[in-house]
Amino acid sequence: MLRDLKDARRNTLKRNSRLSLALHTLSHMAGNPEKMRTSADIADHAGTNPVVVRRVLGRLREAGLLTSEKGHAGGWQLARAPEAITLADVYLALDERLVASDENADAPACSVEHALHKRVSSVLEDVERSLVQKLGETSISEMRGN
Amino acid sequence: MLRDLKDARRNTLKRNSRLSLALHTLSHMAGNPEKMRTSADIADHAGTNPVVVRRVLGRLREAGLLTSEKGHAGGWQLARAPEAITLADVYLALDERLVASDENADAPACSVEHALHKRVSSVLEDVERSLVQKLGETSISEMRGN
DNA sequence: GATACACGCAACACATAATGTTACGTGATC
DNA sequence: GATCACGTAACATTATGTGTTGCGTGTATC
Repeated sequence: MLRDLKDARRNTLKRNSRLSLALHTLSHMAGNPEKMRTSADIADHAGTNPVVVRRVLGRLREAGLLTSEKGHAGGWQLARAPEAITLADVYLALDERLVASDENADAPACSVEHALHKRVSSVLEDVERSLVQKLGETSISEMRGN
Repeated sequence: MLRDLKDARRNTLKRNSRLSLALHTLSHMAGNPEKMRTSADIADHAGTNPVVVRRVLGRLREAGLLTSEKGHAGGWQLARAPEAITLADVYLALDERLVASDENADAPACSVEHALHKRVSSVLEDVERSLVQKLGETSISEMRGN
């Protein structure tokens, strides 16, 4: 029965999966920052795979949000106080770029098209900045019910 | 040569392709709202396929941003003044939901996990609303250089 | 009314990117 | 040294979007 439930939860691809996983995990960790958590535990809670967890959390570690320890009694911990980790930190660590494109697209040959392209990109960049600013207003500690 | 250039431009998958195509097309149309444009013309400018154009613009028509006419001398036109079409209109018409998930994800069994999930979703919904508001501040007429 | 034009839509192939999974190496602790 | 947990590579699987073709429908032109 528990097996069936787990089967129902896994193998489901979600949009914004990385961001969702990162946010849920960090929020959960914020409730007990001292506790060391293994990728297996986290994967169980998130209904996914330990390797996937390590992939995502690895990016957060590169951004300085998490620390990881190998070996016995190893696992993951917050690198700093949960109040000091904002959603923007998480978003930027994952390098998602939800709104603006990555700007490596081909530049149109026509000059008027080129100007329009630059204008659109500029506006979307502005929106992206606005998004990051909004994300920066909330810390992961505020995601807990406490 | 022109053949090669076109070959280089097509078959390139971009992120946010629909939004990008819609924005560029509408901005371009805003420069000359009276002109009727065919999906073939638009596809040429965008370096894509007429069917793809019709797919994307079809959504914009459903949202009341565009009108399409069949038959000879048919094509696409803005349904209203370009000043009255905001980026939020376009974004919502495409139903992208860049930040918040589609909320059809499975609800966790554990109650504390469930509460956290709801909290995270709530915050992301708030961010999404903020994004739409920001997009609503710019009209497609402002994307033109004029 | 026949023809050409343009959208509407379905069906399929193809490409891309993410996740799921397995396996093996490395470091740390007991 | 045995165990545990991360680090990483490699591959399979899945999801999503795009490219493409074909055919139907409606409309203007001749």
